[in-house]
Amino acid sequence: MLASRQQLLDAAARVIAERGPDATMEEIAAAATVTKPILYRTIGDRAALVNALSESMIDRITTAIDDALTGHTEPRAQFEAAVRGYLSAVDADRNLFLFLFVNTGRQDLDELRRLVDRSATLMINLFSEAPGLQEPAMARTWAYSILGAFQIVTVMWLGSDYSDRDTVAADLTALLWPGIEIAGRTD
Amino acid sequence: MLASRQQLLDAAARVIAERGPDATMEEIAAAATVTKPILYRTIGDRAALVNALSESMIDRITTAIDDALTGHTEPRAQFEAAVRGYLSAVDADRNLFLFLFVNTGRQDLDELRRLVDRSATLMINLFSEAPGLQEPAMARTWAYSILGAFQIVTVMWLGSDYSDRDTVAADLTALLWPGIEIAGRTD
DNA sequence: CTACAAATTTACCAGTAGTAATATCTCTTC
DNA sequence: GAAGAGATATTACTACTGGTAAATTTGTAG
Repeated sequence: MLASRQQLLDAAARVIAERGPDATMEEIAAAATVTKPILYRTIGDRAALVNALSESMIDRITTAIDDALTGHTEPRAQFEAAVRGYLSAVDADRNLFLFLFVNTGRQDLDELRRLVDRSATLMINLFSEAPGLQEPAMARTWAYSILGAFQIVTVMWLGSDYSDRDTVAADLTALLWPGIEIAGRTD
Repeated sequence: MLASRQQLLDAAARVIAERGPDATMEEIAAAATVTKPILYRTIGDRAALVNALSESMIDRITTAIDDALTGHTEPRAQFEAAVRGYLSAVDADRNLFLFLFVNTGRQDLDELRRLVDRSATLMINLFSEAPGLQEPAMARTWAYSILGAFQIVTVMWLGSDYSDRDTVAADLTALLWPGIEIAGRTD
């Protein structure tokens, strides 16, 4: 088979979307009509697969957030729209999100920390304008916090839909925005 | 061997503390000088072990938070002290915390959600006095957020000690407290 | 002492990540 | 067109772990 890297990743995303977040490497290879050693040679091990799929998920989330930001001017509305954008992006690929969640937890902790740090760096860039966030350590803690909050809320929300998406976004904003807003003041 | 339930749990905690968060069921059984079937008969499967160990960890954290709360009167200082208490409790059992973190991620999602909901319920009770939190859905989202934030921050902090404990507590408070404080206003 | 019941250990199964060894195909060279 | 070298794919395997069935020991009653 052809088996370009991108085709394998597409097949992986497809089988995860269809069969759920418990897909095995064998199933993913089969979905691409390819055998396991080819998958391993082309993509790498499971951690590498998770990394690659995370990348595309992060891209989609980033795009969704950017779109949300451009639609509003008032900062708090921007933030809330960004949260909605995040939830929409995740909602569009529920199983992929859950696959990444489950599997980052499965691999060893250092790999997980690298992944978190990659996302955290993106977020730190996002709010690098806030004067109160010039302490790098504080920016890190805030980025980790927001990532963790989003992650767990999303997992629980996907599990039971206990609240509609806009409400979840509003509630997250109500918790997080005041702290961020204070840090952004120029005084 | 004697193999009371509590002895098995103690042995598990011991071997996890010593050997790290990657302990297998076999190792845990061996540490209690017991064979696997006995471990399974007495404790249950891995999920049950995680539940049991979580319970004791949650107890210790709750105690640490309560202690912290009684030492302060001003609400924000209470909150920050509670965060410090949480971090202290986790820090005292780093490997156990990481074991629980890794293994809740490993088991199936519904089990994880039950565990999160147990902790969330505790937290919802904690801030049930806030007038702005009478919306149950909002309280849930906030509890999930705070749990997620604490969890990821702690994992990252244990990994690299990028900031000292009091600073992490202060930074978490700076992010989360303003939102909570606003919800607590009686107006 | 014998037969039976309860508890324990050994030995095993199932599933999955990852890889070594084997087979196949293709392309070059005579 | 045939033969062989090198690349490429497939099969078959190992290692490890969670979990359990079957075998074995130990204790107890008649």
